Amino acid sequence: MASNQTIGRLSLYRRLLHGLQSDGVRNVYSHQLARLAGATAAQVRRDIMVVGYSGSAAHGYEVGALMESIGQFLDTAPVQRVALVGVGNLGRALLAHFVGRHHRFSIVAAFDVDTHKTGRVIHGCRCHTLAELGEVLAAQEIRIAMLAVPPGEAQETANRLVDAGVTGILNFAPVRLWAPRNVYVEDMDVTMALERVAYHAGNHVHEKERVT
Amino acid sequence: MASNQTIGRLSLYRRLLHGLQSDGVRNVYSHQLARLAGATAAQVRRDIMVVGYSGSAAHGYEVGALMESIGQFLDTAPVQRVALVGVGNLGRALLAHFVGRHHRFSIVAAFDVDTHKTGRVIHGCRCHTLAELGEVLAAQEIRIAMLAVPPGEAQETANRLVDAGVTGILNFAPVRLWAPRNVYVEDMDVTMALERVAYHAGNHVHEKERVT
DNA sequence: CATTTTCTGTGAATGTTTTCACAGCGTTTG
DNA sequence: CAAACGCTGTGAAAACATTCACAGAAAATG
Repeated sequence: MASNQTIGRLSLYRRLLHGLQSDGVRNVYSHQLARLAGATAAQVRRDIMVVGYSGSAAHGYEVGALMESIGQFLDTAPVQRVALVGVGNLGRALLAHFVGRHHRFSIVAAFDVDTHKTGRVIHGCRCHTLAELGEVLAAQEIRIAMLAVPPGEAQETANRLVDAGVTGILNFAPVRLWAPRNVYVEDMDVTMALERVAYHAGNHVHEKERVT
Repeated sequence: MASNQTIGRLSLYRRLLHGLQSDGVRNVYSHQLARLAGATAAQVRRDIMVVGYSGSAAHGYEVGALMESIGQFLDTAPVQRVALVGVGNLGRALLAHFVGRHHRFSIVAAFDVDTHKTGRVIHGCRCHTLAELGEVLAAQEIRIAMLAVPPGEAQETANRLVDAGVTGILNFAPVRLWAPRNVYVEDMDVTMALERVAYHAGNHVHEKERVT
């Protein structure tokens, strides 16, 4: 019923709403949200339809209530515990990025093969050996992992994550992973993104970029 | 003519083909490429259609020639010079990631506001002040930038990049950027990606994940 | 209190992307 | 050499996503 892109936008709306709330805004119209999200008003309304929330024609959407509804629809816990595998350059950047800054996601365990790293606490997060993976993930009931290992080890590591009960993987390795049906894999491939940027940056015409 | 996602997949194919070539593979069928790319054979054939290359029914696609054709279609220079703005945790990770590893993209200039960083060479890349942005970008004919600054400064920095002649931005800040029509912006938003993963990782049914 | 305005929610239209399904053709096989 | 096979290229269908356009309703206006 809810498309993948709708999911993405809903979480974006939630973040924007959070910001609005901090600014003391209590109500918001679809076109305002649309402007913030880089979408159209119609799309915002459609997206909000799927979560089942209704605004009022007079005052638009109530910020707090809408946030609540979206949260309920996405039905993820208020705080998600996430594991990080691979504490290289990227892994450390991710750790630093998520420490403190994020209320929704918390990296609660890190893993690496490098024995210089294992056993230590990096950016406030304990780094374990891969052997402890199953144990730690089970103990902390972690179901989401970020995978930031070298390409060659990505598939093998993903398998171990799946065995350890992970059902969602955010994969940073520039490799396509195989995983069973019930495990969701999303790729964040910087190179692929750069390729797209490079393509569009070359003198092609863009009909439908950001609104003027 | 070519959709955004086709562009993405084409660059993925090219990368995969590069790997195959290194392994001494000379010919490849659409279903093999599909398996590697996590797509369907029909999709691979459609994508290849748009670049104008034709394989043979008997031996599939010629690896080298197909790579060549895709490259010609994407019509980007063999090596792309890229600027990095924001040398924080993420920025340094990106620098480290692209140093040496990538043949296609090369970060040739970095920029930051922190005077502890400016003037120094980090991961083999000179770090300039933002004031030098226009000058350096013009001198090196850089048209692509990665934006890894804090959310609050993202829009302002993007504006300066646009003024400096950049036509493609890969934005890592969790903020929607406004840019003129002729500038392409692609967002890499880790939080949004994580939200999607979290949603799907929760007990929802996936009809169409990776093939078994 | 009638009119105008401005918003939501949504059916229908439109646009885009993926998949199906098969003709056509070299290659292999009997 | 004829039949069978397995592949590509592609028109057509299906699936999916976005936008249009308008009814209905609450507030503002005169």
